Amino acid sequence: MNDADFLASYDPHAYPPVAVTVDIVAFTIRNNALNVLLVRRACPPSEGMWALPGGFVGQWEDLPTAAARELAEETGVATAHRRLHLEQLGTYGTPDRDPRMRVFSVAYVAFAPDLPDPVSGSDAREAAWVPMDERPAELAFDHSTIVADGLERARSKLEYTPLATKFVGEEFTIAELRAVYETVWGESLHAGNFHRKVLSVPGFVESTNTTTERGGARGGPRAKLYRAGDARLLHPALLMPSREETVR
Amino acid sequence: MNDADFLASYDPHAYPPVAVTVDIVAFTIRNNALNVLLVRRACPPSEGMWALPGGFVGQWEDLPTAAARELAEETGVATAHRRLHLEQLGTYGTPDRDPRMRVFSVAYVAFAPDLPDPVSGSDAREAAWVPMDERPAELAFDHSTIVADGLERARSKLEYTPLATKFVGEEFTIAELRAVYETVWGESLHAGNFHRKVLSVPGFVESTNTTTERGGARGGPRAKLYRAGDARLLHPALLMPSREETVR
DNA sequence: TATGTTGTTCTCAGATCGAGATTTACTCTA
DNA sequence: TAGAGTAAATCTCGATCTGAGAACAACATA
Repeated sequence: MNDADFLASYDPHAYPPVAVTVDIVAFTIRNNALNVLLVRRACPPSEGMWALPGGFVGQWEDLPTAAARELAEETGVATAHRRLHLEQLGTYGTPDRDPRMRVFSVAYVAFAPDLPDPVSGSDAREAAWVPMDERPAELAFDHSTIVADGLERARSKLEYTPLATKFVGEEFTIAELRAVYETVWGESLHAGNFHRKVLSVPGFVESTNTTTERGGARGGPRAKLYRAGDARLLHPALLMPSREETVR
Repeated sequence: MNDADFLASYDPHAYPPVAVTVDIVAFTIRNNALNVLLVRRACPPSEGMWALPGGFVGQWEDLPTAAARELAEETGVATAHRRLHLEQLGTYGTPDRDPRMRVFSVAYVAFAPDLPDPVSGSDAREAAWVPMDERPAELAFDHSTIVADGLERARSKLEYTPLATKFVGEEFTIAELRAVYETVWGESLHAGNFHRKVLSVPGFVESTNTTTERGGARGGPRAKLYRAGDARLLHPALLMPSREETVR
């Protein structure tokens, strides 16, 4: 039998129904705190509970496209938002994770600089940026696990990649970059050593030869402005100081 | 409407049919070369082409369970094989990646020490270990991409985790461990520095206070034997020498 | 017994690191 | 407007880590 004959006789409906969704763990930094985007579910199951934004993947839709669309529907951020970083986190498919049917959720993590307040989607769901340490202890489905995995991904990506530049504007100071690391890692860093290290990593940042218009809000000189370089990996890496204890 | 009423009225068959499969990139080391497990497809589509082992996820089956089962069916390796490491690689869901229907494939990578020759599965498919640099240029579906991603995952996991200990036996010499790195990374390492580094990383290996029975095949003293330690991350990491050029 | 191989340890100069101090330029308040 | 406080940027220094090579001892093979 050749492929054409085979496909003509193939009946997809003969198999038990399963569904595939995308869920997005979107991070942004607001008021020096790491925030995650959550929505309040407007329909069963788990109506009224907080959950990750997401939804079913369209029949002709690519996975990254579906993730970008779902995120756009919640935040109003244009799909082609220039500083948005979107990457696949993993797939969650425990048989009983959704009471409706067998649902596989492909989770994505999104990173972006201070995003606008979410607009309630067409389905009138409430959506909000929630500081990570104020997030509800329980989220719908297995979304608490997914958020935890997303945070861990963000933390380690900061170590080995220039991801931090996605959390700041087009031009930024070294101090702004350090604030990103301190916020996501949840620990303060040595300003002098951080400065030296960032500038010593090839391709991490490049100088714009300009400075801020004013000094800091509470004093201090004007800071030099940089933009993201062309490195895709940081070499050498910036390691979380507290990693040593987490090793085992 | 409460959850119970909602679920009673919910019809899963109302949605377009999709399928979820698992595909496994299984690596082992044979004759000082990295080998990947491939099967020749016995039925359409792409009948006769080489592909990754895998198959549909059972209706009540967890994803890791499905991956372990598929691997066991091809290799005869018991699901609970003591030194087998299995982890999720990513999900591939381009709409036209399978001509039959919309198929999402959750890919897993498996690492194990020299596995036995594969047994042809119940569906009489031919299965074989293929050296990575002799693998067919084209595999069925998007499996070439998946294998490439799996290799990259293996390479970077060697840097930051004690994964290499999964490729050797229960007890091993530092030289055997170095051979794993050299094989997967495809470059030779400085024996003395590698030795020093492995022993200096806390929890990577622990001594058994025994040595090999004989010296090496071509001479040399007996080597001390070690077993895997309890570290889950290597700190400091062992970095690929060639990474520096790959940075951008 | 001679030769070559290899596991293990040592050496040493250069790079990197953490912790702290210094200098300088700025904002704010008195 | 002078002084206090703050923060960017640079420097210092000892401890640690790194790569490259050498040394040495224990072994297999011829």
